[in-house]
Order: sequence, then structure tokens, then C-alpha cells
Amino acid sequence: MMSNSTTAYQQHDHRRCLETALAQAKSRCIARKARLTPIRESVLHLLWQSHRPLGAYKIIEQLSAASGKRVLPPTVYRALDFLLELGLIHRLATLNAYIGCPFPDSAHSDYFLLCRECGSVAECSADNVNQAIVSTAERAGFLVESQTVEILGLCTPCREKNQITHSDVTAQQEADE
Amino acid sequence: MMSNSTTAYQQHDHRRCLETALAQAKSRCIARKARLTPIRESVLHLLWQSHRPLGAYKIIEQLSAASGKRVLPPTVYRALDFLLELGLIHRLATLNAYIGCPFPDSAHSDYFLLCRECGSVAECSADNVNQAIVSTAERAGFLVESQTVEILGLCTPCREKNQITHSDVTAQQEADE
DNA sequence: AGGTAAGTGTAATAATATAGCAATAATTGC
DNA sequence: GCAATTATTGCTATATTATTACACTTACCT
Repeated sequence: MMSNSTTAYQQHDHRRCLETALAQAKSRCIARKARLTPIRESVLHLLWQSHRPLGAYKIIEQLSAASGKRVLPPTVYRALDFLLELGLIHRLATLNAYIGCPFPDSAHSDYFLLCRECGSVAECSADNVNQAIVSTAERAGFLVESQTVEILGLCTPCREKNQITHSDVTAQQEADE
Repeated sequence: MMSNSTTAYQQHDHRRCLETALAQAKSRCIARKARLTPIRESVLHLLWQSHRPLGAYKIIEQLSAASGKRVLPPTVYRALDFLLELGLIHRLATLNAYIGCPFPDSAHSDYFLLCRECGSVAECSADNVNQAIVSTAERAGFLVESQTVEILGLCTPCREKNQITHSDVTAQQEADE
């Protein structure tokens, strides 16, 4: 079981997330003899601004704003393809959005916990989920090649906030009576 | 464990799939006091032409062709929304496509087996997968509300075909030497 | 330094989906 | 049965996400 859910949803020193991600990206590129060009690095950098996924056109916007000149879709999509290829980022099918991968180095079939409240996404890799999927598929005679698992719900902080809000409301209602 | 993988990938009397689906849809609409209008029924019917998902614009095309007049996107998207709402169909996020639900009556959090060769999709619902997901999410403090699980791979018939093809190729290569 | 491959710029367009409003059909309350 | 209300459809326009095609530039390799 591997997960960045503690950092993703809580207060933390995010600079470290960013730095590690960039460092890992660089070493991975060297290992694969691929080039982390300025554009590619900028895109990765943007995706690591937070633990919230970004749509391609948000990236285009932000990149255009930062560079002063219009960045066009193919530029960004090419960078995204490159980063996806190297396993440095993931695409979230349910959101049409992209997010940095916190553990690009360890091979993993991962799944994502999408908080519908704060929008942050954590990535996990759990053997039991994996095994359950593969074995159940096998029973159906199906050979698993890749999987997309995206889970929508509430992270701990948001759940707690909601409870507070809810009891506040209840208290208010009671006061009204 | 519930699954339509045996019928979805094999030869079978597909008229029965279609008929049951339509019958279930009707009774479900009555139960929910919703109207299965001609347009909605046509869309459902189209989605049950096979076990392969259809994109919204394919539906628009086919509906236009069948009716002789241009059917426009909102018409189809509204019908899709209605059918999704009632749990009669599903949307496959990884394909941007829609498919009929084989068991609309039993509440289920389902996952999909997408054969990359024949394009057919089976729907399953397995407690162990579900439990694995929920319990692993819980360990991360995450409250699961809904899930998207789409598995890409090969169904039995396609796997067998591929093996035959592959050994044929091998035999051919050996003959060449 | 010259040839090749990789990366980028740009215009155009494809594919998927939604917003907004007018027109029509069905249902409800009386 | 009929007016009032609600649900559904028709239609125009447009948003959002992604790709194709081709010219141009930069980096890499010997």
C-alpha cells in the first residue's frame, strides 16, 4: 500500500512535493535518455502547483500568462503526452484533467481518491484492490492489461468540516424553534 | 458477484438482451413515474444493439439516419441524461461512450471489462473489489461516495483468437527459415 | 560541418458536451 | 372539460477537450 493521501489533503510543506517531483523527473529523463525541455518542465511544474488536477486548457492559460505569448494546444498536449509516456503524470478520465504522479519510480497500477469538496486528488496503489480486480476479472475469463480506478468522495479534512457545518446548521435550526 | 461477461463476449441470442433491457426500462419508468418517450426509447434501443458502447455522436448519426431528419446533440444528450439518471445506462469515462446497463434493478457499484480487441464491454459487480476499494480508501481516511472502475484487456474469445494468430505467425516464421 | 532526428510554432479542425430560449405536449387541479 | 402548470422537445449557438498537418527550428551524432 502506497499513498500520498496524508500530504495531499493536509497542510504540508508543498515545496518539498514540487522539488522531489522535479528531481525525480530529471533523473528519470536521464535514465530514459529523454529531454526535459523548458516547456515540458513548465507543464510539470504547473501540475505540481497543488494536489488538484489541471485541465489542458487551464495549463494553456497559465502558460500563456506566464510566458506573455499565446501557447497553443498542441504545444501543451505534446508536453502532456511526453510526461504521460514517462509516467511522470497521470490523466484522470473522469475529470479530463492531469495530475503529477507522486511515485513515478515504482511501477504501480494506481487508483485515485478525488475529493469532491476541496478538489485535491491522492494517488494510491494497494495490492488488495489490484488483486481483487485481477482475480475477479479472471473468473470472468478476462485478461487485465490496464485499469482506470477513480474514486469520488470526501477526504478527512473536508468530512470534518462538513460535520461541523452540519451540526452548526442543526444547532441554528434548534435555536430557531 | 454479478456479471454479464458470458453473454457479452460470446455468441448468444441478443434479442433477449434487448427485450429484457426494454422491459426492465419500462417497469422502472413506471415505478419512478418517469416517461420513456419515443426518443428515449430509441436511444436505449440503439445502445442495446450490441454490447459495444456508443459515443453520443454515433447515436446522433444513427438516430438521424433512422428518422430521416437531423437529430441534434441536445436531444440525444437529454435522453442520455435521463437514462443515466434512472440507472438504465452507464457512461464509460475512458471512452466517452455509453452502454446499456444489464441489471438496472439491483443496486450495484459496478465495474467494466473493456475488451480492446472486439470492443465489447461487460459489466460486473463484485463485493471483493468493492470492499477492497472502500477499505483501502478508509485506511487513507477517505469516504467513498462513488467509483469509476474501467478495466482494459482481452476477453476470452479474443485471447484465444490472438493465441491462434500468434502461433500461426510463429509457424510461418519457422517455415520461412 | 552536414545529416538526421527530435522538438516547437501555427492554423485549422475534429470530437464531445452544454447553455439558453422558444415551442409543444402531457399532467394536474379545479 | 379546461386553464394552469410541468415536462419534453426543437433549435441556435457555443463551450470544452483534443488532434491533424505541415513548416520551421533546435539538438544530436559522427
